[in-house]
Amino acid sequence: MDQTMNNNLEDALLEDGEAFHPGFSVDCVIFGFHANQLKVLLLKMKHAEAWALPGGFVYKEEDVEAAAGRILQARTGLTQVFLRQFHLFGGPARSQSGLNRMMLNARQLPADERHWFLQRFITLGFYALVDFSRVTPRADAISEACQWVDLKGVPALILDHDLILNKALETLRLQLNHQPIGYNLLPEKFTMPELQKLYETILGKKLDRRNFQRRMLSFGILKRLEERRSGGAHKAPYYYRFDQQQYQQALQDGLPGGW
Amino acid sequence: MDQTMNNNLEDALLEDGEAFHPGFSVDCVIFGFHANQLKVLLLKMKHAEAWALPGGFVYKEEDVEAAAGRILQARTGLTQVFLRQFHLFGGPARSQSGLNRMMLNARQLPADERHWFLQRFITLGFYALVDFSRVTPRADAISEACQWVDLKGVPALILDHDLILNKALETLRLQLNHQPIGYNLLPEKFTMPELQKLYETILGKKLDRRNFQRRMLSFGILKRLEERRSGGAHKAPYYYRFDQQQYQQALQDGLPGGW
DNA sequence: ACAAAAGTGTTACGGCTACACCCATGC
DNA sequence: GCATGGGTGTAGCCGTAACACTTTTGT
Repeated sequence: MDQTMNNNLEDALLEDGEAFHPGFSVDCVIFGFHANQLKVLLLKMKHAEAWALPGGFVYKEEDVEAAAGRILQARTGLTQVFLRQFHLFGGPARSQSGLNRMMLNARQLPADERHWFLQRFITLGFYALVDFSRVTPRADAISEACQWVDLKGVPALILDHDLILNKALETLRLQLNHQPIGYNLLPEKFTMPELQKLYETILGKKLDRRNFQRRMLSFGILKRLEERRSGGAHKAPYYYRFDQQQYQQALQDGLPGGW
Repeated sequence: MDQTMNNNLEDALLEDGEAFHPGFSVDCVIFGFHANQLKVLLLKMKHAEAWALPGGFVYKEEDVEAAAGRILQARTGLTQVFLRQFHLFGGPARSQSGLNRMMLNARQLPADERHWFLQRFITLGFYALVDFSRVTPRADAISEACQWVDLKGVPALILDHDLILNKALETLRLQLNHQPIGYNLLPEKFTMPELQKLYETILGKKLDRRNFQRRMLSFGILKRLEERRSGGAHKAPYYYRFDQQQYQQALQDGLPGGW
């Protein structure tokens, strides 16, 4: 899969990008949760100091959502994850000419002004929620590294990727009010304090233990298991698991509140 | 402005569409409110029975939001209105070949399979909220009519425009919980019952008079004027006006509710 | 034993719901 | 004067916020 992408990009750079939908790309903000930190999967660009969101192009006749899924799978190895488009970034200033020209030069390809790769790109932002422990980050052809970065310490990003990232986070925070989220970011089994930490980290504020628990349970999407988690110090918290049936229902109906 | 669009489309059909960002379009769901009905502005296509959402293409170097604004202005004459992108529709099946081929044929233009106008188009959906009374619908070059249609009686639409319309409505309903809306859909001065009717129509359900009023006023974005509206039968309701200052603030902060 | 984490419960406040009553206007 | 629409007020319910106590576990 990764190879496919590599070849296609190399080929495309030469072949005038005929395989792709023109002037259009997809960028993914992939969120993970680990060690009480909300993290994003970033790529370190070759031939540049800047980092970037995982992204790619859309094949002609390929569904846009499918393209995002393909890119996500290429970077994480995961399939079937929570993935939603949230905004299209189409400012005319977001031509990638500077960076992309460098990439062409690095490959000693002709950097004709009218090369498709130097044209203005419109990009659709997706955000994904994944189980950190199941991800094996893999760099793509134009990157020298792919790794998780704590949201608190995001380095300089190319183009408007910082804007995309911020918008994704904002969208995620709003979504918390409408839809249950934790399922996608946590392992199958997790404790209530873990779930709470996740929410606190996303929202950037502390929540009351008991109120949080009561509210969460009131949604009726959690199933408590047998105690366990004996390893930790202090009292052993229960494990919970999302009730798949109820969870899907809640995703559809939304959470209570509002009209 | 309208003429510009006409000419550009005609030119573009001949000139291989070099002026536009390729494979990309914008469609606008323009909502208005009149006679207790929520309405959408639709175009009746020439050479076809189907109706369509107002849409168009994006010039190279033109901001996507600006393009939507330009299209909106061309159809309604309005500028400075509430306009938000809400979803990108990019299924591969949404090639416009059937319809667009017809349009080319009608103009006796060459319908080469690889004509840019016959390629797959990705389209970004916008929804707009406008003051019905200030709109003068104007058809574009490819339409024989442009008019308001009650949401309850929307005719058959081309392509996936019904899907776009539904998604816009769904988005609007969700937005009601986060942001004050009425400002854009009503005249400067309006009565509380009118505002309520608007909400009821959007949501599709009845609301309690007093609770609605109390809640609305609690947002602190309304200013009551002198009584008036003597014309109608029965007791004269007060006029209200949105406090521009507070309204903008509420748009930023969002409405109470949630975490 | 003690500290820290986690389970469970209780109270008070505020917003929302569901009502009732009065006033104004046109027929 | 009666029907209809519109302004204003109030009691109950429920969810949330704020807070205390007990239980477990490792040191």
